[in-house]
Amino acid sequence: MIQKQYRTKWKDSIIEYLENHADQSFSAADIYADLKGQEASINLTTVYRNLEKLTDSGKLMKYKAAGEESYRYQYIEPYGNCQEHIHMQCRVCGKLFHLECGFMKELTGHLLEHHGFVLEGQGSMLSGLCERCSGK
Amino acid sequence: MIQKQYRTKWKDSIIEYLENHADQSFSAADIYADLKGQEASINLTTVYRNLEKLTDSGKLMKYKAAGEESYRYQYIEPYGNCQEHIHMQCRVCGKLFHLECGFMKELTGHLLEHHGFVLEGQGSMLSGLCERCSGK
DNA sequence: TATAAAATTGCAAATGATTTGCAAATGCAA
DNA sequence: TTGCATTTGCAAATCATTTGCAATTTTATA
Repeated sequence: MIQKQYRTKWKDSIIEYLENHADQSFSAADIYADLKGQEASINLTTVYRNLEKLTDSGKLMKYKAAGEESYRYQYIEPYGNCQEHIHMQCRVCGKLFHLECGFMKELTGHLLEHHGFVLEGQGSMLSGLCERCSGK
Repeated sequence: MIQKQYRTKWKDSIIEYLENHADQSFSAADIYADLKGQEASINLTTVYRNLEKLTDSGKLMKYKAAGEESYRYQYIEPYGNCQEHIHMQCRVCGKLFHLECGFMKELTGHLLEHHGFVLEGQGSMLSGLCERCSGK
């Protein structure tokens, strides 16, 4: 069942962080590092618990990048349903991209017809270099 | 530097396991469970250390599946360079498939031209249902 | 405004997979 | 057979994440 939400100082801080990093990906440790500087310091457990709720409510995408041992999160406000497209992640900057274009149909079609594979957006992640990072 | 390799009982057992499961994926715990039944029982640490060496030597692919917290391994003997193609993994049985076909070129081409994204095989993993598991 | 129920927090301890240190055992070339 | 390098076993360490529980805070409502 969906739980009532109380508004708290830390929840506000975290949401503010998300909005300021809407186009980046981050880990629980990143948020913690950013928010613990404040007078009263945030607790890592609190960060995890809030990220979990935000993920459950669909505001965040939580994923594990290739080769990393900790989870990364990214704000998905502008995107509809992350189950219906796959994602690409930059190996260098960690940024997440949503493959929301007509090519998705070609991709799912090819995989199904030639490989009998039913592609699912959830958990599908391509790795590589984004335009910015490959340009350097 | 490359290290000399000594042949041992457990190394042989593990390689035998790989060959008997060449078309499946498995975790360190799977191997451990299978081999600890023997008279003298294998040690989990030994499993990990051998899998690491096999991965380094290119005989195994090591990857973390979407939503799982432990690594999976799969024998890659029959395939050339796993850096040059992406992989698909069945969410149900964990089996790994190599997307080694002409479509790879279309995929990399599309991502580069329309998204400025340089796809890398290493770390790219699509998730979904394989023919066998979706058929059921 | 006071109150009680429900949600949130902090802290320490638990998890679980994987890794590491170190001494003992084993493999192998000479 | 000897000596040295590699492997192994075991216990302890890691590391990110989760959990238990008591204390604190929020919010609806009396």
